Amino acid sequence: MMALVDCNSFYASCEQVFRADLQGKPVVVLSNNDGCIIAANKEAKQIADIPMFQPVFKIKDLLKAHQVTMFSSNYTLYGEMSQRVINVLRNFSPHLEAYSIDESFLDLSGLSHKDLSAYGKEIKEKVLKHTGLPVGVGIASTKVLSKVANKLAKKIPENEGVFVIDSEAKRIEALQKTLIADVWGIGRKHVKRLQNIGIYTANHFTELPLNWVRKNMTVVGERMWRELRGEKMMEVTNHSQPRKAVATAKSFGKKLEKLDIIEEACAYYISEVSEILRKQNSTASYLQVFLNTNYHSDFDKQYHPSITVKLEMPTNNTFVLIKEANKILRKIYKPGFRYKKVGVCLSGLRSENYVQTNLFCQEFSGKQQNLMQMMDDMNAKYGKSTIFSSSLGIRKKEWELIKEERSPRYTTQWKELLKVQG
DNA sequence: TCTGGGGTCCTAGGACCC
DNA sequence: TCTGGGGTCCTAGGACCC
Repeated sequence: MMALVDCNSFYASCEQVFRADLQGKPVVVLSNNDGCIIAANKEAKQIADIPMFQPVFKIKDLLKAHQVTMFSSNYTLYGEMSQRVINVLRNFSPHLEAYSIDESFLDLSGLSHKDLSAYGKEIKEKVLKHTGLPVGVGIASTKVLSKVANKLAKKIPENEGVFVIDSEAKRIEALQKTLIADVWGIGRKHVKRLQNIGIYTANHFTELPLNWVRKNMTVVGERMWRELRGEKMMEVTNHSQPRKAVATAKSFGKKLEKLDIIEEACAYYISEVSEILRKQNSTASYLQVFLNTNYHSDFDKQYHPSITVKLEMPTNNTFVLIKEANKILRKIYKPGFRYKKVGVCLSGLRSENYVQTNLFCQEFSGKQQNLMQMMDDMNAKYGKSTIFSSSLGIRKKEWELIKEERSPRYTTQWKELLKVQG
């Protein structure tokens, strides 16, 4: 058996932990640039018409009328709270897979003598006590079934946040209560295809012939199908694998037309992603740079160019990558458009230790390596962007994100600690 | 005026190799 | 009338996830 532990409206809950005054009140968290809603707590969801990804400007009046508290996203805080949850969960199973920022799978094999429902409750209570965050616990024999159990744990109030699928009868009953759209791994397109042939619940889906599933939904669909029927296809994996690609692409705080400002944003993103690469001791073989105008605008001319290049030598050197990115940018940039976003993506990642260099290669000379190391050390010690490439520029960052309602970074900055009045 | 960001896996088809 | 067989690697696009 395994458990899926999932934090309830994670980002919104994180904000509430530090704001006792917001208990029981509606809270939402906004995306970058305060563009749309990406998390809403229970109270906010109860207010009609607050679907996720709704642009905030369209429902500003509604939010105001219901006195919904809005927060810009504060990923530093959420990342650290996530670690705290994981630390608590490790006490319940040594074999844990941190699946996402707010979800973990726990391998419970070897605990068959335990009352798993009681164990689930214990997990829930410990996490709440130690972090202040509410979670739901789903327990079953496969990953997909524990996802189903987790949904039911939260959806049906009598379950009080914990649900166990431990018999064939319970499995069938759970699947009958689960809409096909709510099954993990079955997205919008497949839901439509399935509804077209009269399949509406997870249970219906498991009754389809395997060859239909295989043909229309590839092996991915087949895995879901088998897992829903109780056949284990996916293991709980302990070790976190290194990433295969690192990308960043954020919308500018305002539309930009000039190349030099876009170049500075691009150089900034490159320094971010190459630092991530160095942290996991990887180098990139490919670099992609793309530009976007505003997709949503009927008024603006649209242009979404992109170029991917294979680098002469796999590298994680910020300066080399900025130079290459600028070359691409100058190729794809055309004046006369109002650009909304520049993005970079490093892929073809491989370990630093296996890079095949050539005679003319400078980047892996000790000098360059030491320079990168020094930069990373200083920025870690004295704060982000203490030293940086001059390509980033030193003027005001016109492209910077808008974050008007960001909460303090309570847990990672001395200056922003929670104040308690006695 | 204002609409997010960062990933994974799978498949088909083309290029290329012997 | 007749034109091989068996591979690998790469890329773009689709589908999905949080």
